[in-house]
Amino acid sequence: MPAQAKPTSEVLILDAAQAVFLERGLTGARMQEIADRAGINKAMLHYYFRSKEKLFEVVVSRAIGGAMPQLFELLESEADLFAKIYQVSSFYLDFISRNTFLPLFIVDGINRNPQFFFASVVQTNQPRLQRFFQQVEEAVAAGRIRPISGLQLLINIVSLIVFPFLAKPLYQVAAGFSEEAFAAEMARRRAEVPDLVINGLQLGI
Amino acid sequence: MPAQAKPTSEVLILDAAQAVFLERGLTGARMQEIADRAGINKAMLHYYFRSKEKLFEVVVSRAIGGAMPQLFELLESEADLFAKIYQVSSFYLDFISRNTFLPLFIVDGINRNPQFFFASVVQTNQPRLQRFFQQVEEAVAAGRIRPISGLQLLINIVSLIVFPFLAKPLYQVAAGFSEEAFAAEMARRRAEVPDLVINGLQLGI
DNA sequence: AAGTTGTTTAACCATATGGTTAACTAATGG
DNA sequence: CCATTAGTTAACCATATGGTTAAACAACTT
Repeated sequence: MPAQAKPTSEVLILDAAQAVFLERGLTGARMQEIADRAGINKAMLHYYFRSKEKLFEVVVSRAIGGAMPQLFELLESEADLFAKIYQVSSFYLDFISRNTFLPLFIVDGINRNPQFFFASVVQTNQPRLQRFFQQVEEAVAAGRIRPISGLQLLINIVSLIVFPFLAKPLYQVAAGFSEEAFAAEMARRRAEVPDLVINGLQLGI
Repeated sequence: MPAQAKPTSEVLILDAAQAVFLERGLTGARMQEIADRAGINKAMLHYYFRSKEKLFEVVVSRAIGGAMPQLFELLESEADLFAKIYQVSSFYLDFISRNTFLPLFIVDGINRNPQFFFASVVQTNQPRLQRFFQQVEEAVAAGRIRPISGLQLLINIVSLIVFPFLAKPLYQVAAGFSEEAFAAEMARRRAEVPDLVINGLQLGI
């Protein structure tokens, strides 16, 4: 393989900024700390990204950018509902496992600046999950699953996947989980979540 | 009833601080804004609470304080496992509905300062959920529910209850929910969550 | 080699911020 | 009624912070 190209200042800054914004939040993050961690003069941050807010926006977009469209695509695919639940859970859990910082990042941002974050997450006229919701309605109407709204179902899935990552420090402090133990527990959830969701969709006992 | 006693400065400060800490986070919150919103001189904040951090600690303890012990009590009670799931879901959802700001508050705090928040949430030698975990193990062993660890089950419940409140702004911005519509949706979850969890505990299809 | 452009740096600046001080007023109680 | 304490205030302080500037440097063009 070719020698790793030295990362550009821009990338150094973005990586450092992402780490610092995660640890401290938007207001808690210090431009100086970002600069230090990137090994770069503070003025460079402004040279490349004008202001703290702009830098933050770029960091957010870069972090979220890739995965959301894929997720929406999965949800709107032609696949069977149950298969879809497995696919989405798997993909989502994988993605977050590779970016454990994202959930806090997003939840915090969403709550402090809903419209901006919404625009970042659900980029330009994303499909409206028409098909997924319709699919749920049909399954209910056909008596294949118990009555539930598509929204509730989606929220259930997302909750079960995302929340544990928000509670990660609790796993560590309260239950004494190491980094690896936590990862293993999350891996276990790759089966647990769709099992629970699908099992929970069966018609009443 | 007696005329509402004028709230003391201390309470005025705590209420204002709670609101501001919620909106801006620990670092984003400004002592001046807290003072203004409490209608009180800034020096008073330090008079009553020495420092920003101390004030924050008191706010957190006050907000979390009451409910956690009750929750633990429910989890460790003698009740049947399924009944317990209903009780916990109901109580927890009620409590959070009355304090919709708490989840973000805690999740954010937990991630930025795990040990302090853990100490606040799980006050002095709280029971270790021995009984609840054992109860789950027994139910699994007896073949009354599918195999699952007590921790996973607990996490499932908490996830389903708490996460939607973290995503509240998304309900509003993305799905156009009003404050009332959101409350109604959460009310619906009081049945949805235990139904899903319990249904999802049944032995495989 | 001299211009030209993009990149990097140290030194600054204006302002915001958490915290302190010293003086003043309202209670309390002996 | 006076003294001691609790409560409250405006003015102040040291520092941190986001952001700017002017000059130096590097790389490329001609």
